[in-house]
Amino acid sequence: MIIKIGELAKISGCSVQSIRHYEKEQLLSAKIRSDGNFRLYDQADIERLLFIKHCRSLDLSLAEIRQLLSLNDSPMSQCDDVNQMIEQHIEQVERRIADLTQLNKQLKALRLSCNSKRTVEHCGILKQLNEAVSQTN
Amino acid sequence: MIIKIGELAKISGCSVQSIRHYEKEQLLSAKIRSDGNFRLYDQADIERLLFIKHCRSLDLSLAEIRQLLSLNDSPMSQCDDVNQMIEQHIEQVERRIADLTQLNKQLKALRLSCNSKRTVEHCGILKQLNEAVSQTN
DNA sequence: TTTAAAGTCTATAGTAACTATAGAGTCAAT
DNA sequence: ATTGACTCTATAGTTACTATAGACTTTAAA
Repeated sequence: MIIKIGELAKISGCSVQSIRHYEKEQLLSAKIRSDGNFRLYDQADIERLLFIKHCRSLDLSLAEIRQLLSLNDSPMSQCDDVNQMIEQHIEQVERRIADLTQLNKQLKALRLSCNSKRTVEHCGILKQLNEAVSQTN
Repeated sequence: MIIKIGELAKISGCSVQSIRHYEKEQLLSAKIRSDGNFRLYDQADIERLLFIKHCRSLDLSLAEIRQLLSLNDSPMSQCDDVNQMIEQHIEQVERRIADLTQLNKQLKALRLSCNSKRTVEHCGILKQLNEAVSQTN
């Protein structure tokens, strides 16, 4: 079964442009073109794209995915590299969660400081933001 | 006290380039320039920049900060707008936290699927990623 | 068979919030 | 007068796309 880019987009749930983008980033290439220069894809391409999509849903960067794909393509390499990448990625995600949790606390405290019906002149939120400034200064 | 951009950068902890960037984005402007066209800042500018920095540390976008600054500059406006923005921002942050938490779970499950000393051929991580693909397909 | 619509092509610009660089000018001290 | 540190503007790069323009191809209907 050979399909064009629009069909691949439908099957995979990726946009046409992002498929082209992945090609530019060397993650996926249409090995053949039609007479009119249209990209043509086969089953293996579909699977490769779905792999990419799955990795993206895990927030792996295109660079990381490129690395995984190339490891995947050379079965004799050690998988320590894969492990390490995933480890690092987990750490990164956990750091981000911690940051955002902290942030969330601050935002909620801030929200409590203003009850809506005032003019900005007396807005607790802006007051707090300004006071934090004076402190820092 | 009148200072140049390098001094402002030091005081505020922002980089020189990002101060210029904030100017381009209309958050902060040097109202006067030296004879040689150097930006000159005063105390009010320092405070405004610290306000910006504090908002950035809460992950508010430059557009949001611009809005806050303009509200701050017109004290008679209602502060409902401020409240709403903060509310929305909180929701956004919480959504992001939920997403990342979910993601973290998946990554950890993935990590468990490979114990290091194999070749990629048998790497559980890659296997899982590939299987997920076949399922989706 | 012509034609119109839908799909595809490449190349380029825009998104967010900066960072980094180049090349030129300014300032302060020696 | 000159050196070094600082500043200026303008531009490109970062990430993973999205959106657009202008041209070409394919498919289906008239």
